[in-house]
Amino acid sequence: MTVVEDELSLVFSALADPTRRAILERLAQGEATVNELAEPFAMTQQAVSKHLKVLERARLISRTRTAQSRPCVLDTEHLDVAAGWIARHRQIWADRHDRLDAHLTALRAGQTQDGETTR
Amino acid sequence: MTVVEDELSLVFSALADPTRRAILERLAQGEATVNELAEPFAMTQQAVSKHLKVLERARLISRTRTAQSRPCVLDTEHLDVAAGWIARHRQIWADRHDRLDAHLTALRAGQTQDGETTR
DNA sequence: AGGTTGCACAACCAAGTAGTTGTGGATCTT
DNA sequence: AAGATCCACAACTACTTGGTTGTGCAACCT
Repeated sequence: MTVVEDELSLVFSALADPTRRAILERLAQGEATVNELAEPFAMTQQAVSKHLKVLERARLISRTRTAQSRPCVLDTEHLDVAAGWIARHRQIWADRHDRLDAHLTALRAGQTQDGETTR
Repeated sequence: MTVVEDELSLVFSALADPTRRAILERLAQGEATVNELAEPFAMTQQAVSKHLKVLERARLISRTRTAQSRPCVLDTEHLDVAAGWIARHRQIWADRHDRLDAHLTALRAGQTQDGETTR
């Protein structure tokens, strides 16, 4: 059923695979066909097609139709959603981090007793 | 086999779940125990524990041990890895498309892009 | 001491994921 | 027209994920 997964989840899980990230990187240099994309990866064309479908579902790429080839192009729009989320939270955490920064990171190995940190 | 998954994949896939993102958001307000975290979600405590394990594996949180409770705290360090990747690629794509710059900046609500990225 | 709370481990299950092979439709080449 | 190329769909396998129940240890409370 996969109850209409939210786009943020789609984007993040699309990005959660090295192959797909590599595809995106490759695509950043210009559009490419499925076979071109498939080449460097030791896997079948069909497998790559599946990855492309995932990326398409996450709206990270879109595809045009020219004759028998279906070149892929990047679609930045939805990456912004993810970037936005991270940025927002990095902000918040940076706040806290600010305060605990030096120590927390340093102490994380050694642990601490100071408990009552909570803002 | 799951050959020692790279951290980027771990982070992204940890973020690819609404429940886990909600946990992180909650955690942004201060540390919390497993039960506290479990409460708002209509699922068992064990399920939440699993989610926490995922977050822990991605190094997005870390846990301390105080008596019988195991409070969770955020660990920003690894989020930066993800933020870095996105930022880097957004950059490239922005070059190509160039247009949604304003749109994005608005989205980030005053957050600056500073070069520091990753580590 | 006996009961309750906080948490995690194990076993299980349904559904999803990442890959495969097999195939077949379009389109291009000859 | 015949054959090759580009791609996607279908069916299958193996593994992972997200959840469950069942259980049990530790630490707290009377």
